Amino acid sequence: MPELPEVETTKRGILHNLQSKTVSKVIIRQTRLRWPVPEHLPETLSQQSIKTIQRRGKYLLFEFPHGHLISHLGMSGSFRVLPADTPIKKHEHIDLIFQDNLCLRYHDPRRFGCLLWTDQPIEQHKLIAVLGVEPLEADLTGEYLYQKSRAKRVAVKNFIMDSHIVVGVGNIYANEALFLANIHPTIPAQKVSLEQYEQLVKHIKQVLTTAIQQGGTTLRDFTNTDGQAGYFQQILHVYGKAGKPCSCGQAQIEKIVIGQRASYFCPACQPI
DNA sequence: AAAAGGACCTGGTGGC
DNA sequence: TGCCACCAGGTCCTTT
Repeated sequence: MPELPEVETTKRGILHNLQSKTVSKVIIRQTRLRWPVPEHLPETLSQQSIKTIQRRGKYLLFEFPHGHLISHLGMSGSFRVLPADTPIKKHEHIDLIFQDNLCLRYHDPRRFGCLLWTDQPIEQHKLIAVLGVEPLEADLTGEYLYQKSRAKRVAVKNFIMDSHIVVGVGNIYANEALFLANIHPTIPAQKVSLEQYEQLVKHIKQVLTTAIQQGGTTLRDFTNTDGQAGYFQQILHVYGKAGKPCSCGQAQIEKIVIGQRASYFCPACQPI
């Protein structure tokens, strides 16, 4: 489920509850996530405390004194902070247990997520070093996307979802931002104009910012909800709305598949 | 070098 | 009710 807003909300929730707390114990019930969970994690993390947590794209980077715990939620991962004696439910694979009877519990039915450890500088890690710009930072501009796309024939939707170009734009928000920028999702990236990329960037930033603000409203419940973020309740214009009338009143939302992902657009608002 | 497709998993839904 | 095909918010890796 997680798109960038949920990852950001998760980061804030964990930090709020666990910053500077010391790990007393780590319990691994399932090592088979996207990559095997390192077996040395209990010894490595024990008696270390969380200095801070950064978000890079959809990765959560827990900084400890001796290195970083790298986590990605994949399609179905979530973290919750719970009392350490809370009974285990299905798919709750990992516990980091802290002082004060607090437990950071990782839940992931599909197991596409990961928990990894590195003691090298985090920006040099294989998964992190290759990432593109942050969507909410100043280095994502229309000009940047325009320059990066000049030799790219892939659909613009795939282009903006490529984490080597820009991180954190998932399927929902790619669809929504393209709609708001009036850009048809299948147009080859190299055919999109500078002006269109400027509009697109404006809407990517806007839609993610709004969603994070909404996700923030669930933050106070971080310890006792099951991680359902508020961002999904926001008003979506096209995502999941195939066959429904567009707000423009001129056409119905269409669904097509691009790069094996469901894509939604309004044929009136987003001309080829 | 770029693009396309496969791979990794489980759970929910809708059709028959 | 049961069975089955299909779909899902991600992204790395291999093949073309």
